[in-house]
Amino acid sequence: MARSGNPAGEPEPVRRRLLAEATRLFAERGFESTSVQEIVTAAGVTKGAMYHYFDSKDDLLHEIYGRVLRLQMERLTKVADGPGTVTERLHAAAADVVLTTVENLDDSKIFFRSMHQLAPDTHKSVRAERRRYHERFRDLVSEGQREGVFRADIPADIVVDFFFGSVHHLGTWYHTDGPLSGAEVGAHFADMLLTSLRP
Amino acid sequence: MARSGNPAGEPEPVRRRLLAEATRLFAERGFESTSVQEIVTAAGVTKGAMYHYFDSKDDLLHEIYGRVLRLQMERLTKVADGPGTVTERLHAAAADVVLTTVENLDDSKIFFRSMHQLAPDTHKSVRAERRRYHERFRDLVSEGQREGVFRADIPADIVVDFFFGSVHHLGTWYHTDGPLSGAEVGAHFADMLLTSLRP
Amino acid sequence: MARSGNPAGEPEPVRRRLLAEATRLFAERGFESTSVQEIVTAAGVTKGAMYHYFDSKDDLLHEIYGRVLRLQMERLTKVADGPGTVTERLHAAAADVVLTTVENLDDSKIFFRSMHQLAPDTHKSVRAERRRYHERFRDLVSEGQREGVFRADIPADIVVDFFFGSVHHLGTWYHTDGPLSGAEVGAHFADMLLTSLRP
Amino acid sequence: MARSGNPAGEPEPVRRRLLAEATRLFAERGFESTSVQEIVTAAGVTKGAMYHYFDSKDDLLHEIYGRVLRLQMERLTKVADGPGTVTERLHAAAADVVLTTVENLDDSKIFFRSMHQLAPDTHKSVRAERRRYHERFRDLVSEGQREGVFRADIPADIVVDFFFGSVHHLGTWYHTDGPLSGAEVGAHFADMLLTSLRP
DNA sequence: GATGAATGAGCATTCATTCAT
DNA sequence: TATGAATGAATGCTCATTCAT
Repeated sequence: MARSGNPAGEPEPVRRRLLAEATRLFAERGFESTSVQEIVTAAGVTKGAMYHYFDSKDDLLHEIYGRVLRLQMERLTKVADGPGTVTERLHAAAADVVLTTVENLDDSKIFFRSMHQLAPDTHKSVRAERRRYHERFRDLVSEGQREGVFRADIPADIVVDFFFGSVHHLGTWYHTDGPLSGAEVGAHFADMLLTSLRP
Repeated sequence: MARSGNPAGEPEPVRRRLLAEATRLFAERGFESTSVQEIVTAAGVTKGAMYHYFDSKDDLLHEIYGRVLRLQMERLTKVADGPGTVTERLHAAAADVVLTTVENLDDSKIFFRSMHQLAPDTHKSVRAERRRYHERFRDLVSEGQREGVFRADIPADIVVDFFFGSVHHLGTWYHTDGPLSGAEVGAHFADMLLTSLRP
Repeated sequence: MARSGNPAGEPEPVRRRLLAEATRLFAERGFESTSVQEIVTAAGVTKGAMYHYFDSKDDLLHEIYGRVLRLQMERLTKVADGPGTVTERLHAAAADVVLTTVENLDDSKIFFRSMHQLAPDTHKSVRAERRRYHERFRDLVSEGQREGVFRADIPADIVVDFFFGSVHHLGTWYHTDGPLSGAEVGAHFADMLLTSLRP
Repeated sequence: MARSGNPAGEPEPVRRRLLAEATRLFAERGFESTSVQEIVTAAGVTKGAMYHYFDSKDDLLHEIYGRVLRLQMERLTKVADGPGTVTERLHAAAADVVLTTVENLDDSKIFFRSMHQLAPDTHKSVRAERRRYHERFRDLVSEGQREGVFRADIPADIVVDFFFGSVHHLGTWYHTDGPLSGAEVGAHFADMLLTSLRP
């Protein structure tokens, strides 16, 4: 199931293609409404091949989550641990998560529509990882509150839930061909967040 | 389709029970993962009875949406058309939608997990009704921007999407037995919204 | 079930309308594919009303058959027992059955598509009545063969089955708005029958 | 859809068995009154297996039709394009279609009872193929009429509908254990047809 | 006479998964 | 590695009929 040690560097096109098509289809019609047959047909492979690379349909979803969770945490860590004032870092982190979300809008759609379909254990582990991500973000808010640059009369947790609700819902309204680019929406969202935190 | 002819006032217990159990189950495990059999068993009626009152499983979902959409629009209209400055009215509307959302958290969960499962036409009509609701809310923001009491450098549409993302995601984290009451969360959310709009 | 003694002469519109709509629908989509609900909706009455006038859906079909069987037997008897040579009478009977068939094309369609759906006993009684009809027709053929005006080297039964196959299949190809009137087709069919019997 | 890869020569027993049992059951009780469960039970396979080989119950019926249509067209072409006068060829074709019809009486029964149950598109394609068959037969009649060996005062189309009505109705009265063999009935039918066409 | 809510058995179809090859 | 035939349980839905009112 894990990426097989492919010493030659071959890009495992089958596995990759399966994940890509599954992502597209899950985002388009939802996890439950996408059949394994549709996924393998779209990827141009057979069912047997899919069950060779993945344990189950659930496993496919889990892998998609793993990919996006790793990516987001990596980018947040880079910004949060980087240079700059807490205001600058929170602004950058907020703008960046909006940008990466609209750049991977399918992943985002899947996340909030289908997470509850995972087997309980898998579900729990995904939620735990997401919580760690939110905590890192919350720590930035708390840091600013302690320093007195952000208002402290709103719990940092609420601020995080407030902001990530907005981010997670991008999938329901944002369109690439709409009037605003991802960066522009990111700027507006980060502005609103920072403004709402002004003491 | 609604029927009364029930002079004693005990109105259509079968239909009502079906809607209640369907709401609970859809919120608990999602629309696609809930079978009609589970719904009718939970409601203590037969499948035939369900199909007497509803055209399909889809119709059940549609009715649930209709109920919540009507309720929200009604409450928003009352506040938005009521007395007070635009700041007061927007604050009240924002706090109120949070409160009614947590008071009907199952409806909210269903909305964002399952709406895309509706038949295209039904989906379209539900989205249209939701859009009208958002437009009424946006008009409040625009009104404040025109009056100069809200900053005008952020499109009102973005403000609405920003705020309602937060509201719609309450279902993923809010718990009745958590540290904050619905009214408290509503106050915080409304505060953040209004603060972020300060010129 | 029997036509209720309606002393006032009222035309029992409900019963009549049910039979008319059932005939139309059975011809259009077949007996099995027509639901009782569709029939009663088309007739503008309720299910309860239908079950007041008819014992079952089967009964409806049986009544339709009864009506057409009575009509055909009546017309054949009149011609066969009437004046004229056997050649004239057979020609007239053959032309007439074609004409009445195209004038009641729905009945004919139903007959051959749906008869086998009747309950065994009902089926048997309908077949028996149809056999009596065929026998009366066959007697005309036999009469001509005995008289020497028709060739006798073909069994009269085969002649009857040959001819009525053609008649019964009118429903699959004849259209009121086609190039030939029912009387013209009747003339051609009767001509072919009589010609094929020339000694 | 057909698959072989069966070097031993025992070709696709599952698919074949399903078609055979479906043919028998559709003839016996009609298409609508035969359940998929009855078919697969009779064929000794599971429902899943049936849906592996056929797209739907409709598809099963369509395949049955395809088989008989191909067979009939093939035999007609052989006779019609063969040697002999047009009288000889029409007689041979007429006698032959009667013979193959009684040899595949189940197919014939199904054809006229159940064709209208097909999905509109499938229905249309089956009718089109049957029309081509009738046209080839009609061409023989027209040929004789042009040559002056058949009477020309009856439209060839009517002659074809007249004759095929008789053929198609064999299923409603012919029994293998009756007094006449298929070949004898074929001879009588062909005689009647040719006689009725004598100028 | 007439209603329409309710029944309950039955229907065609789907689908994730397994396994002999 | 990879195939695809086969499974078997589940799904949403239909429908002729009944019956209290």
